[in-house]
Order: sequence, then structure tokens, then C-alpha cells
Amino acid sequence: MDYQFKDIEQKWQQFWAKNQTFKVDNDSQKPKYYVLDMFPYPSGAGLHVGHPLGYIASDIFARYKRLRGFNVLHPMGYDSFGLPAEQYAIQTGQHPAITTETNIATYRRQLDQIGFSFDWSREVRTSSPDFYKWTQWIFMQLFNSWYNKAADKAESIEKLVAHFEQNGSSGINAVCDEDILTFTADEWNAMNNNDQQEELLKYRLTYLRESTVNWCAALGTVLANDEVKDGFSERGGYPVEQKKMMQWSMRITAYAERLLQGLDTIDWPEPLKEMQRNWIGKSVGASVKFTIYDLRFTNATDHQSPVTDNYIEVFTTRVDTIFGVTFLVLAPEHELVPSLTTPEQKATVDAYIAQSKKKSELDRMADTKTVSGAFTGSYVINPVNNERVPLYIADYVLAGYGTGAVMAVPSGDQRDYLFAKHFDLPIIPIIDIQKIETEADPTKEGTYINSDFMNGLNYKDGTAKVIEFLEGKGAGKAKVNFRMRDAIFGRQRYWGEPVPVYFKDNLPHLIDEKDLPLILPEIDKYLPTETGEPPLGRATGWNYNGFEYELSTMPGWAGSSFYWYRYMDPKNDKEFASKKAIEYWKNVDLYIGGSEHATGHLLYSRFWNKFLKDMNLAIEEEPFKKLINQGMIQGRSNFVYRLIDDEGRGTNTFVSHGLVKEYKTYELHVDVNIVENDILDINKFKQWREDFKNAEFILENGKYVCGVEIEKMSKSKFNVVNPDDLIAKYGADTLRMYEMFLGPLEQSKPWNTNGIEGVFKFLRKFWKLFHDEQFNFRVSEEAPSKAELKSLHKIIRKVEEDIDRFSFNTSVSSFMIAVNELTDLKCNKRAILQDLVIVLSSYAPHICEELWVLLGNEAGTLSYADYPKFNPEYLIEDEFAYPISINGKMKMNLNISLSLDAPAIESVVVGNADVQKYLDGKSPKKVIVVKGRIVNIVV
RNA sequence: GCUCGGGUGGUGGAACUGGUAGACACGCAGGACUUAAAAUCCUGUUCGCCUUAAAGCGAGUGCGGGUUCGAUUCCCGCCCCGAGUACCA
Repeated sequence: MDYQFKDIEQKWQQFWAKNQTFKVDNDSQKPKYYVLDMFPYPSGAGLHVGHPLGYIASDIFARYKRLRGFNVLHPMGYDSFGLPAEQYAIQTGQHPAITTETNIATYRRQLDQIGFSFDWSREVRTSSPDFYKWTQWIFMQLFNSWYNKAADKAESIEKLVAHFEQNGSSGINAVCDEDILTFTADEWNAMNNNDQQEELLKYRLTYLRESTVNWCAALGTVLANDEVKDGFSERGGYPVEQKKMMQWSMRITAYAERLLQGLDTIDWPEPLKEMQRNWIGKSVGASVKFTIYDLRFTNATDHQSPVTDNYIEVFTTRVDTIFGVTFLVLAPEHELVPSLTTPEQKATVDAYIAQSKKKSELDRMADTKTVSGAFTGSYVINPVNNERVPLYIADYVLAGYGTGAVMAVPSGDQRDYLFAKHFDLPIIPIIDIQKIETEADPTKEGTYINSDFMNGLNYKDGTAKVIEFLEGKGAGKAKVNFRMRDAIFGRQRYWGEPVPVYFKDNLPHLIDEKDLPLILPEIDKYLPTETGEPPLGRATGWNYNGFEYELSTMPGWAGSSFYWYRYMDPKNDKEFASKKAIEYWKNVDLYIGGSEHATGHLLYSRFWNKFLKDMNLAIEEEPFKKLINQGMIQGRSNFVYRLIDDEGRGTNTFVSHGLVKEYKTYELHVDVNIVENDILDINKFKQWREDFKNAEFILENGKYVCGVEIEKMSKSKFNVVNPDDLIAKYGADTLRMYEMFLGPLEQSKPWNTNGIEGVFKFLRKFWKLFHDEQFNFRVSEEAPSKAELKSLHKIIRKVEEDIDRFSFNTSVSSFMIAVNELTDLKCNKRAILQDLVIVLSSYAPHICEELWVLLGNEAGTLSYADYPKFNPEYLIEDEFAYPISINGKMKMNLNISLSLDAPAIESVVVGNADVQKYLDGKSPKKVIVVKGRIVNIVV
């Protein structure tokens, strides 16, 4: 029989499901290997050809590892809480759970068609109560923990309470809010419970606090920093504003240093690590206190004295330039601005604040050239030289970073330089080689001048000296600053995990663990209440023993921040995964997914994992050892060109792409599914839409050629290619191999179906190797020839190398070469073909399973077969003629004999007349040998 | 602006640590089979020159230079494209 991919694929997909071929146990004599895909959000649109790219790669990898004797965990599930289902619910009234269920069914059907080797018995869904029970449980652990800097790990809040009871607040070095109290043990014990709880909230790893948040009015919810792009929401693109609100946050900043350090220990793409480094944004510098100059004094020397409470703290990465400070700048929102503005300057300052408030976030970012600011009328004292310097406000200083105040050194910082020029402030050079005629010079070379005790020192010594001086005076210290902020954790939405918290005396309390999961209640409609509370406020009778529940839900990233552990033990109702399961699977060996999660999911997951490790609930510091980003598949749109008549109206005549220059036309997206190799199927086009029924065409060479453009894949551009259609036409094995053949896995590329025929032809040729002309199965038991063994072992080695390097595209090419060679050799020998089936089975599993059985093997054993061992002997070249150059110039095939151990000049005997001609009687000066081959002779 | 990728035929892309550039596939052209078409198979396909032909010669991996017997690969300078990021003190 000819290659009947439909029957074959259906048969094997059913076989795998029925026999649970890929079900994996939590213990085995084999070494473990965990291959994970980023689980999808089940959207209504279903899968397009871009989605499976990473899944196919990980499936090939998982199947390969299985063949190489590993116990492979390769699960799949759904990240099924999220906005689109809720938006749809708002529009239609349909419960998001129903929409989600339907979408999951579609996804499952589509995934099954591609022949993945997932262990579906381990499926998880973040929106199912037996899963989110554990999301809520981990939330509770975070609430019950604080970060002990001394131990550099999270610890139980009870330990902190015990310390407070015995020693008060002294001796605690914690990552916490800034407004913590200092108290003795007696004072603590005397506090009432509510005051104690309020204080503890400042330490907890998830906490409720009034903070400035990104508020998106259109979505009716707050968003985390990574969900906001350029002042607009990532989902939907609605405007986002800053607003102060009581909000749940996660104290991810406690882990900033560990998150940064950990990056050096994991095998991730460098750009992705770089993105996380930037996001964490560590800068090493110093904080310096500038005492506020009291206008009642007449000269600065009266202030030499100890630093009072009346100071402004700045953060700087260049404390060495402190003698160049000629003014200070505060952010307009800085809390000291009102009190430091003198009556004379009040009007100017107020006007400036009003003006900068009016500017949107976007304007402020875009407009970085105009210098603006206002003088407050106050002065501060530079602690190193007691000079009096003026205090300004300007919006180039951001309230959210550092202390919201900077010391301005116009000679070393370009923004300060422009500001100084504009307001006519002095610019003092402080380094001998500094060139500051036209712009600031931030050099670290040279030695200091105009810098008192630092004069003559270099950068390193000067920095150390000035920090020592400031510390001695209590006016500053070395400090590390991070750009990363704590992550906002609450969302004012319905379709998410309820927060397991109730309120008593306005303070949050955890519900009892035995009451988990806290089930998402039913509500009548999915909108905020009339009083502006989140949708959960609509739930009737929803309370905890009469106390009000928290009405926010958790953000989308909550469930995905630990889901890989749940796959290890998905049915466990006592723990999120048993200790035993976690000890066996440890962490993910290979994770494949998109780089768009760099500063979201991938950072939060690392954070939770580190926390779980601190709690002895996980054993590895990093969750994902190796990570590969598959590239995005872009859409490839096709266009037709509609002729415009004299009145400028569109006619029903369409001009082929090559001829558009000769006519007046406009372009129109055309469905890519009625175009093949950029040639329009005219009949299908006429049927495509009613108004094209009588369309006429101006053709070139009898064909209608379409225009092409690369765009995002979207329905409105008619460029969405659905994997179902391709599977129906060519089969899953072809789709799998073609997606790999398309190009390097990590590269973004447009989808293009043009080459899929080639892969299909390859599979047919492969099928034919096992069959005679009449398609009767026929293999020979003869011993293989040298040439046949060479072909086989070339591909065995190539696949090994390529899988290591994730270079799946070149493997597909190599399979084609192998099959072409074996076809030429008319090879139908079992000894060769059986091994070839095993090697190819990771890529094209269905056809290989079928052939495996035809070869007489037991059904279902292929996935765990003995992988053929590569033997380098079969690849040794037996011909001696190879190209050689003389003086790097000419190339020819020569027969040369030489002693490989000592490729000395004497040992080269050149027996070819042509070479003799080139050597021209001279003996060669030098012989260049590469890998035992002469490649060049220098005469 | 900064950081990281990347520029190779008509197209997607090969070329592992410097060693026959363009594998493999698409497309295109020609041919075989066929009443015809589809399918399949075969041949050719970087560009230019030369030749009846076989063959040969020259140029060629964004541009300019360098190192080397030899550079798509390494170094310096520039141009272009993509991604991320940005008053971060």
C-alpha cells in the first residue's frame, strides 16, 4: 500500500492513548529527565501553526531521551485563568468556566492530532479547584514568612514573633517596609493583637499596603509592571495611570540578589538573562545625606556639625564625584517639596508641579530633550566640603527610583550638565583629564582635582576614601540599589484564584488551611459592583464565618509560578507534590517556550521556587536548568490587486502582482489558504466571496501571482494557517518535520507553506524503501554494504549532534540525504532500515510505528527500543583523492602519500605531474595538515 | 542613545573548533511517462566570460581595510535590518 498517512496516524494515536504508552512512573532504575513546555492559555481561536513549534521540538527531544534510556516526564496542561474568558463572559454572560472547558477541548483535539508523547494522566488546569487549592496554599506560606537577611533566606513569621517577644525589634535584619517601628520586647508584648498584626504585615512576603499601582480603568484592574508596556496595558492596549490603592504585593525584592546571582548558574539564552538582569537593575553606589541649610544662618560653617534629622538622602553610583556637586534635584512628587519651598518660590514650584502632573507618562518619556525644573528657594549642605548648594525640582528625577533625589554633578552627568547650563549653575571639573567644554564627561580615568582630600587619587582609591569619610561622619554609606519593585498581586477581576484571606478589624487574616480550596463563588454578572468593588463583591452569602473575604483575585502568573511541581504528583490532595516525587524529579531539565515571558512568568517562577526551597518544599535553587526560546512564527500575507476605474472606484478586475506598475490598483488581503506558492487559485477565489463571483483577471504567463508581506498572524489579515488543514492534507508527521525544517528553532520566521511538499515527498520516499514497486512490504535479510552502513551511521551521528545543539532543521535535511542515498543504493535491508526507523521515530513517530510493526516488532515497543549505537569506523574515508591548494591558490584532486605522524616536508611525495609543474622543481617549504589531511602546500 | 542578535543564490536556509561556500528543500527551466492533466521520475539551476562541445577562466557570503598559505568564520572601521530597553542618578 502507498503511504496512507491518515489511517496510520489515527491508528497510532489511538494506540498510544489506549495503552497509555507515555505514562511515566515516579520511580525507575533509569535516570530521570524532565522536558517541559510552557502550558498554553486556551484561547477561543484554537491553535495556529505557530503554537506547536516549541511543542514539536520538545516532543522530539523527549522521544529521543526516552530512546536513550531516560525516564522522561513530559506533561501538558492549561493556564486556564485569564482575561479573555472573562471579557467574553462580560459580553455574552457565559460563565468563563464553560468557555474555558470548550476551548480546552479544542486544544486537546488539536494537540492530539499532532502526535505528542505527553503523559496526559498528569494534566493540570490552573482554574480547577484541586489545582488552585495549592496556589492558595503557597500564598498562605508566603503570608506566613518573612525574609531574614542575616540567614539570607525566608523564615517562618513565628520565628520573627518569638524574636520580638524576647528581644524586641533589635537584632532583626529583614527585608521589609520602610516604616517599621523600633520597640523593646516589653513594648511588643504590651501591644494589642491588631497593632502587632499591623506591624507584622510590614514583614510578610505577601502583604497588603497602600502603594502606587498601575491602574487600568478600561480593564477595571491594577496591573503588574511587566503587564504594562509604554504606558498601555499589554492585553488590550488600554491606557494605564498611576494611582494609590491598598494592594496585595509579593516581596520579590527580597530575592533580588539571589535572582541575579542564580542567572549565572543556569543554561538560558543570554539575551533572556540580560533582560532579567536589566529588570532587576542592580546598581552599586552610595547613599549620601545632604543636610538642609537653615536660612536663619548666614554661613555654611555653622552646619559642620552632626547630621540632623533634617536632611535629604540621595542615591548615586558616582559618589567619587561628590566635590563636583553644584545643586540637588528632587522629583516633583518628593514628599519634602512642600515643606522646602520658600514663600517666594511657591508660585513657580506649584506651577511646575502642576505642569509636570499634566504630562502623561508617555510625554514625559518622549520629551527628554527640553530642560525643565524649578528652584525651591532652599539650600542643602554638601557633607564633604560644607558648601551650600541650591535645591531644585525637575521631572527628569523619578520619584520611584532610588530616593527620588539626586546630587547633580554637571561635569560628569549629561542631564545635570544641560540643567546647569539652562539655569546658569556652576560646572566644576573634578578629574584632571575631564573635557567639559561642550558636554559632560563621565570618565573614570585620571585623578581627582578640586576635591580636597581626594586630590591625586584614582577612581578606585578615591571612591573608597570618600565612602570612609562619609561613614565616619554618619552622612552616607555604600549602598546597592535595585530597580525591581515588589510585584502587585491582586487583580480586581473575577476569573482568577480567590485570595484565601478574610478581614477582621480591617486587618487581613488567613483562612484555616482545612478550608482550602476557597472556591470561586458564582456571581450574576462579571462586572464591578455599583459601589466600585471587584466582581466578587456581587457574590451573595460569600463570607468566612461572617467576616468579609478579600474581593481581589490573584494575577495570571500565580498558578504558573509552581505548576511544574504539580505535574510531578498531580493527584495528590495532601501536598502540592509529595516529597518523594520532588526528590525524584528535582527540577526541569529542559524548558521550551517564548521569550515574551522573560520578566513575567520566568522571573516569578524563579522567585517562588527559591521561596519553596527556603521552606524545604523544593530541593533545587533554580526551577529550569536549561531553557530554549522558540522563535515567533509570523504571518505571511498574500495580496491581490484590484483595478481602479477612471472614477476611482474599484472594479471587479484583478491584476497579477508583476503587472501592477502598469495599472492603477489598490491591494487587498486575500485568504492565504486559496493561494499556493503565491499563485492564486482563481476558482477558489471566485467562491471565496460573493462579490468576486464574476471577477476577471489580468494574468502573467497564464497565472495570477499574489503580492507578499510579513505581518503578525491574525484573522483580519487572512493569513492564519490552521494546523488542522495541513494535517488533513499532508499528515502530522509531515507537519512535525516541516515545522522543524522551516529554520533554526530559536529564530523568528514567517510561516510559509511553500516547502511542505518536499517534506511530504521525503516521507513517501522513506515509505517506499520498505516496499516494492507494487507497494508490497518487502525487506531483505542480506548483510548491509559499506555504503549503506555509511549512510546510516552518518545520520545516527548527525541526529545526536543536532539534538544536543537544538539544530533540528539540519537533522531533517540529513534525513533527506540519507533516504536519497539509500534509494539510490536500492537498499531494502532490514539491518539498515530498522535502525533508521528508530532514529527517525522522534521526528515522525506515526510512520515509524507502522513500519516498526511491519518489520515484525511488537506494537508499542518502538518508543523504548534500543537506540542504534554510532560506529565511527563506517565513516572512514576510503578514497585518497581530495582537493589541495598550493600557496593557497589553486585547487585540485591529487593522490598524495604522506606519513601522518610526521607531516614533514621530506615526507611529502608528490607523484602527480600537475603538482610537479606547480612545484616547479622546488621542494615545498611548508605543508599544512588539517585533521590528517593535507590542505595546502607552500612552495 | 545603550545592550543583544543578524545581513550568504529567485526563496527558506547549510557550512561543527579558519580548510572544496551555496548542503537540503522550494521555485524555475528542460526532458521522460501520458490522448491529456495530475502524480512520479530524470537533468540543469550563484553571477559573468569563453567554448560547437568537453572543459576552462574570473568574480562572489552588507561595505572598506587587516591578520593568514587560506576568512562566511578572527580583528578594526562603517552601513543596514530585527529584538529588548531607556531621563535608573
